[in-house]
Amino acid sequence: MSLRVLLADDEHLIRGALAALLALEDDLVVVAEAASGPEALAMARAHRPDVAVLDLEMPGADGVSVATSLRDELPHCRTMIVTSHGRPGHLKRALAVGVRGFVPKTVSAQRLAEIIRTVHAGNRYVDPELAADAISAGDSPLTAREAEVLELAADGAPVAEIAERAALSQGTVRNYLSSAVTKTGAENRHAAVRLARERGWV
Amino acid sequence: MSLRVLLADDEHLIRGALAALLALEDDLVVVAEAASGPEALAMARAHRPDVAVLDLEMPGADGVSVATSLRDELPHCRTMIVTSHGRPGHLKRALAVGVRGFVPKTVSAQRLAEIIRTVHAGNRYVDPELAADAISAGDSPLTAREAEVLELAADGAPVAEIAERAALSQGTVRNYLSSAVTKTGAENRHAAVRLARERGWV
DNA sequence: GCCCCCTTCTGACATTTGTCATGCGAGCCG
DNA sequence: CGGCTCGCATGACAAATGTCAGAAGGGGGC
Repeated sequence: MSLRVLLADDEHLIRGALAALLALEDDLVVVAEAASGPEALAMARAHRPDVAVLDLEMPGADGVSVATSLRDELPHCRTMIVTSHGRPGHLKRALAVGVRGFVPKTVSAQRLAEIIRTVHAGNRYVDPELAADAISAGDSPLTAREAEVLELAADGAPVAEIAERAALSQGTVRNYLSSAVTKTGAENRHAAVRLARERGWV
Repeated sequence: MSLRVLLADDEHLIRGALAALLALEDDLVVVAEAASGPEALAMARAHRPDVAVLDLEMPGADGVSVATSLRDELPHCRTMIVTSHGRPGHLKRALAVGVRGFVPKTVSAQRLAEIIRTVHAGNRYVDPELAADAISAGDSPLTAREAEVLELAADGAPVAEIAERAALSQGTVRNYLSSAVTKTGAENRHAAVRLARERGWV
């Protein structure tokens, strides 16, 4: 009985190529492919794969959201995330929703096949380098509100706009931003946004 | 005589998969693979491919820099760029240095093979959607200095630091930033940086 | 040669930020 | 229950930023 795999990645080139390579493995069969988050969900419902290999960046819904839905809808289906630019925060979020594998796209197809088997067996696999990053980045020192406000500041909006969107007073927004800037050790909130992004705190 | 291809992409998964798929085409042979910009150059010198397929995002040197060097060193070698997230500016820069193909990773391997042949024949191919984006983004309204200063402002540095790094007075920096903000129609310089990035003006 | 644009500067001003002190209510832990 | 932290707010002040006017020099184009 072979191991049924769902592949979700918006880059057709990669998805197709991956499907071809995984097909070379005797014990793996790609039963469905998807190019977006919602499509991945629909495919999973229809084909009930054993393992879902999800790209982190997809239109519609990202890999972690899809994994969350899958955990609830198809509990027997293991999920794993493949990504180009893995940030520590993504890894944490992924593990928190029950994702069992997290690997960068720099691995080889053989490695990926092995990891799919590992995950299917019920074990977890996290890329060592990404794990090290996540550990060295540490836990977020930001409170929930600080992170929220910082996120709203991400596109360079002025305080007035942030305050409105967060339904807070401007003074409060400035206080949160100030403490976020202090905690990150940044020069101002824009640099703070950058740092928090890099460390996966937002 | 078959068409000799160099593949450069830092994502092993994609590169390997791609090599496998292109190998299925009778007239194509992948003579070299590279995982970084410098490695791509070295491989090109050693193997003298007919077409170099370069990823835009690579460690060391990006696809466009590699293409520039290749144009000078191996004029007979055609270059093309493959990318996940193509911004209009990248496309312009690429065409300016003689790149003959520019495609997103959402195309299929068959399409890619066709495009490789097109490029080898001396024709150009640019993904229609990316081309449309580039046209609608228009030409940059920013002067050279404005763009330079805006770039230095990208990581959220305060004016004092930008002034120092650009060897300009703070007042001058503020003037340039002000005019850049006006021209982009942004609310402040941080949003201006974002807009300029999106449109490929930096 | 003249005009226009770019670069660079100065100075002045209004506005936006960052920072700090302080206050109050809610929830939690011992 | 008392103390603690957290969320949310004000108000005030200093610093950074955005905007404007003006001025001098250097091309480039016509």
